[in-house]
Amino acid sequence: AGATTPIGFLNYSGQQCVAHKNVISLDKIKVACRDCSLSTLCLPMGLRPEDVDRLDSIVKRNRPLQRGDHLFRSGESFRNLFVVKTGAVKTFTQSNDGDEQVVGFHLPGEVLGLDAIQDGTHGCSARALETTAICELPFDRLEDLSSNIPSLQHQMFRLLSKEISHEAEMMALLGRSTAEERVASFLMSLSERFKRRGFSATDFFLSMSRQEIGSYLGLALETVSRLFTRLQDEGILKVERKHVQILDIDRLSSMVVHPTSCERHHANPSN
Amino acid sequence: AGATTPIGFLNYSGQQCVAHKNVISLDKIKVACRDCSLSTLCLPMGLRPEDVDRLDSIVKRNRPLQRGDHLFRSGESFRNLFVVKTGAVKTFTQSNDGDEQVVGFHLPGEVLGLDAIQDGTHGCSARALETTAICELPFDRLEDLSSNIPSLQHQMFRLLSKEISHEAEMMALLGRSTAEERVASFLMSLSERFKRRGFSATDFFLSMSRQEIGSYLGLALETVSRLFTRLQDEGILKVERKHVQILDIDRLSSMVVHPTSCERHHANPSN
DNA sequence: CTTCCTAGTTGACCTGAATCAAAGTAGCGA
DNA sequence: TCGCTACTTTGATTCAGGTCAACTAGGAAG
Repeated sequence: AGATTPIGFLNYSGQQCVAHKNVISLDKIKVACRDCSLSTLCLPMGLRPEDVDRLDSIVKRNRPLQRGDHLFRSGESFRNLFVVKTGAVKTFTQSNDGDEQVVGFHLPGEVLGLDAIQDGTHGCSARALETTAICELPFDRLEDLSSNIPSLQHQMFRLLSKEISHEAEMMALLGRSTAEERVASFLMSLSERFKRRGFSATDFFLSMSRQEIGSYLGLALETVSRLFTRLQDEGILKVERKHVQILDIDRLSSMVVHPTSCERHHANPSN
Repeated sequence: AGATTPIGFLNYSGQQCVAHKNVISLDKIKVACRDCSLSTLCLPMGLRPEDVDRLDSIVKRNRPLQRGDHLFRSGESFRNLFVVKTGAVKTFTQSNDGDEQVVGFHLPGEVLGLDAIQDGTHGCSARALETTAICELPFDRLEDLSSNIPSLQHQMFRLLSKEISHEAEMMALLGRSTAEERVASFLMSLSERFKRRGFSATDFFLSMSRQEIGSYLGLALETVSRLFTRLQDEGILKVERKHVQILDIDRLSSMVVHPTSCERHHANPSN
């Protein structure tokens, strides 16, 4: 796929009509796992075709969510895992004083709800940041299937483990880094994730607000805004509201603290 | 078990002789899972007795680690999960400029290495904070067993999910909280974990330094020290070096930000 | 017992980012 | 077209916590 069109996130200027278009097209095209462009990112990875079909048979595909719709709420009981097919979702918790804390942003191919397996209850809420299509996987059926398909069980373990690694990295970022490093990390993370999905790594739209970015990174929204401006002044970025262009990705990448740089020699870079 | 003796962590004043005693006793007593006091915290939870025995048959029990010994190093290839049986372990990453970032502290019954399943490589290092006994679980055999024992597979999923929830909570803490909230959370977390293990919830020894606590909480070691002093001045704690006594646990608990307080109604508090 | 060493405490000072405040701007509904 | 609202930017000020430095107290080794 040509990796140059800046459509990673829908720019929700003109959201109304774009959304409408999506409702129609996504309703018609219920892509099976075997034909899904995300199958290399999502659970089917490494499964035999017949096992992918078995997985496919338990997947539910509902109509897309609109911006602001809840996928699930904190406290609800857990039945399904969710995979983002198109669009973007944020997960967040509400603190006792009312304001929300963003815990994650989820792009196509990424799985939500993993934290709820533990006690059968969602510990955070999830809402669509833009028009978003979702695959729903009933967890009990997924467990049954995993017992019967060792490679699926293995994929599940990897998936959960990946989430743990990712969160540990995030903890390290929040524990040690400056505001600049956080914003740089955030942008590099988005860039890499878009790239893997076949979108441009250097030109994309943010579907979340400065507020939400700040909440996720442990910064005030003003700080995020100022950092964007500063990175722009330094010629590293071009930012215009939601539209971000990375002009000097090497310099941006050099701003993020590489954890355990020396030890990554033998790391198997699969997935 | 009487939950009053302050022996949660070994006070490693007099470490030498205590360590020696442990080497001998732990070498003799290779407790099987079915007889292990941790079985309600560890993987066997909820398994049928015959399945516990099957799990037990793959567990390796080596001689205890001494303070400072590595359990594994970042970059090493992943073969086993580890369960702390007695003692305490820290996990940490090394940043490029040499200083280490603590990612977690692990008490008896807690599992290490979950983040390495993902790509078969440890992304962090683990060292014993005191004399520590470990159970080793070859992951490939654990996977085989999980395929054959649905309840073990379920336990594994829960275990991984629990780690994800826990880290998400930690992210929220690091993202939003003040130094005071962080230290209070840390102490409450230790207190609760000791309590579950049958130790005193209000009187224990810290096996980690102020430096390590600070690194874990994203604070300078001086800040940790000052906070301890302040909590002591306020009559909430009594701190003398490694020895901590919680005098007013209600007040301490009220200092931690309860995430999503309103949504926890239906939460199933098992495990 | 003395000496050395490491961990912890405390104080003084400084700074990065939060907070407060105000002004600009895009999108949307009437 | 005109607001209205939500989001963003920018400036001024404040402050929590980091940094630097001095000092103290337990061990451990001799």
